[in-house]
Amino acid sequence: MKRHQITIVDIAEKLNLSKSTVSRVLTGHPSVSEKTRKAVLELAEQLDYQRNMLSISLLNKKSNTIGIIVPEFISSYFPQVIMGAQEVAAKEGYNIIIGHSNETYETEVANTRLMLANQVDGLLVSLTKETRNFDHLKVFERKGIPIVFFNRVCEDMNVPKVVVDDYEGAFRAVEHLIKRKKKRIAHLAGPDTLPISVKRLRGYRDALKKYNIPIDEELIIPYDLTIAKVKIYVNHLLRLDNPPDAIFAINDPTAIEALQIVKKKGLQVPKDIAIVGFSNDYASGLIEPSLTTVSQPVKEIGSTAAQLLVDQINRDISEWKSIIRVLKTELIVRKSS
Amino acid sequence: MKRHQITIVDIAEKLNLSKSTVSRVLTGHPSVSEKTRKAVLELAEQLDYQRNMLSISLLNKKSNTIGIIVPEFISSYFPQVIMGAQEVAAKEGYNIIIGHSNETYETEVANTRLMLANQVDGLLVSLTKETRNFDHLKVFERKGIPIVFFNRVCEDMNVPKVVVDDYEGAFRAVEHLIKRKKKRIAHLAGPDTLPISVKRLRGYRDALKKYNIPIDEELIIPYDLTIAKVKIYVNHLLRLDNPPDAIFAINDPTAIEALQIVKKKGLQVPKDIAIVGFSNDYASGLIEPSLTTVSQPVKEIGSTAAQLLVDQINRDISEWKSIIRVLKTELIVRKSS
DNA sequence: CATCAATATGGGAATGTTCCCGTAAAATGG
DNA sequence: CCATTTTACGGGAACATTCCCATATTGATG
Repeated sequence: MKRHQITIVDIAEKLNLSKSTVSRVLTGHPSVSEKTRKAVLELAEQLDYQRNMLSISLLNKKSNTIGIIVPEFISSYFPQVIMGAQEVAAKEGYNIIIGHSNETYETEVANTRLMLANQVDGLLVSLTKETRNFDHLKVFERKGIPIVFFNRVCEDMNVPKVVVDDYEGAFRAVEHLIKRKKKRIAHLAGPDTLPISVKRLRGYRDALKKYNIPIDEELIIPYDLTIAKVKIYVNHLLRLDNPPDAIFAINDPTAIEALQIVKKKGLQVPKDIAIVGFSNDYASGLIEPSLTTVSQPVKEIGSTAAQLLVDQINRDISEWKSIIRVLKTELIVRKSS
Repeated sequence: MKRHQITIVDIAEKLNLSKSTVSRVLTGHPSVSEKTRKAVLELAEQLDYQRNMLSISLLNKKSNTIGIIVPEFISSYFPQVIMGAQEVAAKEGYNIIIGHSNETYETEVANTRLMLANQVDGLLVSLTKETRNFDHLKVFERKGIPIVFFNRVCEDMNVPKVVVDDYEGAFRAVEHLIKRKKKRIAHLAGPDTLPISVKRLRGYRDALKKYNIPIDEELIIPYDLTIAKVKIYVNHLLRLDNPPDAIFAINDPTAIEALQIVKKKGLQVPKDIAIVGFSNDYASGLIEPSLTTVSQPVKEIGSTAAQLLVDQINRDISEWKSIIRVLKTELIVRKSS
């Protein structure tokens, strides 16, 4: 069980040197003779020596690891964000460890503890839809470990955030539906714990207001994002005395699900009912009819968040900034509207 | 920059105890008085104390971290595998650090070095399509760190592997096309460096043989999985004097791309040309016409691989097994065939 | 009241590395 | 050829924790 690891001491002993000298060679320190340098490098290669980052991290009080906590892993959204973050992190010399909060508050808390115990140098977080208490994250501030939020942010905390212009994206999407002569536009909204839900809802309302279309509260359905429930809500909408002629959904999975249901009912999309989503998931261009949606620069969200985090790590705590980076969305008009 | 971390020594000093006693409380050792136990736990809570896993890992020569290296992050396949692995790992008390080899050999090698330096207790790997040399992985064996391959395995190495019955899946898919009266079935194959490509190709050949359909080498096109090239190959196939009436694609992204191209040409799917994919990606059920495909238990691949790895970690090196777990695929017949 | 056992606590080594501080030997300068 | 600088290397502390061994205190037992 307890196998021996090759250490600099092993190399030092074999060459009758001190560990200091070996360390100097391996870290590229200049004051060491060419002869010993060669000998050390050769032996290190031959023994498959690999420096032990644990001890280095311990010594430096810096792990070169950043944590990323995401609420789900089902849609392509978060994997792509992670990919963007990974790229920047790798470039800057950081490893990434991933936490999956599974949309539950307790798991999120457990994950933050793990991240702390593993001495991450910084944390990227997208919150659970349940998260209302932020003590587990404020610990990081107290300990001087920077946090950057993305997508699902905590508005109370004064830290960098990366979001997209949800309000404007929603506004444009609804405006587009109005220009397509839709008069009764429903909104399958997200839970009001999430700022993204609130902002997209505001965009929806303001677009209707601008074009003097009465807002019918009956057509606004906030839900908890569990896809299975979409069916209930869509059926409910369709059975109204005055059913909607368009649906603006909080995100693409919701829109796609709604579209499937509507099609199954034998209704024509977009003639009978138009549908617009949000995020431009991979599948939305492939579905029939293809889905009109508001695209987000997903990978860029990850990379800018990671970049902001690394910047923050390199800054003294007294100079921490709390920039909010708002990335642009783009309305992609396809056949569902 | 150098902020102070709360350690057991801090707690010990504040309570006039030794670090040994504090350590005992925190690790749940019995021989400590109720009074001091309470005092320590209270102070620890109050100071946001978190044990430093780096030092514990260093001391135990065990990091409770496993590495996972995947070749790409674009399809939903690997994120889902990771999710499955993550679940098991978390349950067994392991963190996961992710490496992204980006389908290039050099990056894969660099990633394995990082994993070694970070003292992973085990490694999950799915190889790059380029990888032909395995020295960077054999180092792990020499160092006594178990490896488990999944999906893209190295057949020369005597370690556990998790794959699906690629041969049978391909065989069934092609058989299905034959039963649909298709006579000229093309195969968009993967690179022959990958065992999955080879096995699926064998399944394809054997199915044709079984039904006495002549194998036309012109209809077999191995390619390097860069989606952009699918267009070239599909166009080429369609321009043949005797064009195919069906395409069996190595994976779903390829099939989906082929389907789009075929549709754009004005051909009817599946009447003029049927299409079958492999993997049952999220999008394949949504596309129009929906894609017939061979589904893989993706999440299960991740979880069994992780389980095998953890088993291996807990075993003495002399008792390492090299189980090959072959998971079942299932033909999902949809409208594209 | 002496002896012994049990209970609670302290001391110190060990994990692998870096870096500061010494210092011997070699090289340079007059 | 001696003094001084440079070069090359060694010794040891520090990082946070665990665990073994030692020891002081308490209580029980004869």
